[in-house]
Amino acid sequence: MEFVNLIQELNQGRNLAHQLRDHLHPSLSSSSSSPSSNGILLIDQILRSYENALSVLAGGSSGGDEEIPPTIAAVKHRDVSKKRKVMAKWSELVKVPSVSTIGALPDDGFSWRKYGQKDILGSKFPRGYFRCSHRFAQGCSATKQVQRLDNDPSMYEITYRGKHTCNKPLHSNTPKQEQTPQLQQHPMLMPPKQEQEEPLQQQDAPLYLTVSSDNVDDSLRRPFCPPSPLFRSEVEDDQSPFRGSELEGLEFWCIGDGDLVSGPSSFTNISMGDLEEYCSLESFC
DNA sequence: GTGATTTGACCGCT
DNA sequence: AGCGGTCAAATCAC
Repeated sequence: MEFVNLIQELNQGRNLAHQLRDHLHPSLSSSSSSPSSNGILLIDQILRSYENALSVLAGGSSGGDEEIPPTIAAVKHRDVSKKRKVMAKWSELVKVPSVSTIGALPDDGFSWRKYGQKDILGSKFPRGYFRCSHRFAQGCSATKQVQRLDNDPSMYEITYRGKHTCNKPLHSNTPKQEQTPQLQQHPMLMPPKQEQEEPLQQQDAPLYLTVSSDNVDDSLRRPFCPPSPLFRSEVEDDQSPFRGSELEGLEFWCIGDGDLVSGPSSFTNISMGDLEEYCSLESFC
């Protein structure tokens, strides 16, 4: 049963989070709140979310329902609902490498046309809606949504839906103006007024992506997934403590119920070996 | 002139 | 009823 598997996955995730915390700070108790233990606090939040999720799935209305993140309940509801199948969907996180490129996003190889923009409740930045430029010419139904992140304006969540059926993907040597002009200086991608003066991340960090999927087969996956599978969650929730939280420089991202998530290709405080030891693809996916 | 973007309105889902 | 997603007319850029 899927339900049993879900509980097993959550239990495994909880156990792995425990292991990760012990690995980072073996002597640190969960009640400690030293300024340097931010990562531990985040792990504690992760653990709390696992506990909440498990309590929900166990059918427990016993105490603490009000603490359950709403979207976890939503996910549960989604699982049992007779909701129609949605289009294949998966997400990426794109980090803008430097200040000079704020407002521009890397070419993803396809030509997109913007067809809408919406202010999203709870988000400082509007969400842009794009569809394949060849939608009408070739009936390509691929769309994507671009959402700038509240907690890290240098990053964007790009959600892709549908598979490209067009045969005209653009190549990287195509002039950018022809590729995604809407992303060059799109107002949505610029800092909001109140943040114009804020220093943005200066490092020319390698662009890194987080990929997750929903009803997506391997043929839909992007070809440039970084080789560092890290983490995954069933939760799709802006309020989730997982989302965008940092663990000693590592960003955890949980979008959709995908089974492939990638993280930064390099870390300063945690080696990939350490992470993969605890967060192997097989463990989380 | 053509194609892309903007933006208010509309629609469907929860 | 509120929200997210899409439509389409107006506007803009080349």
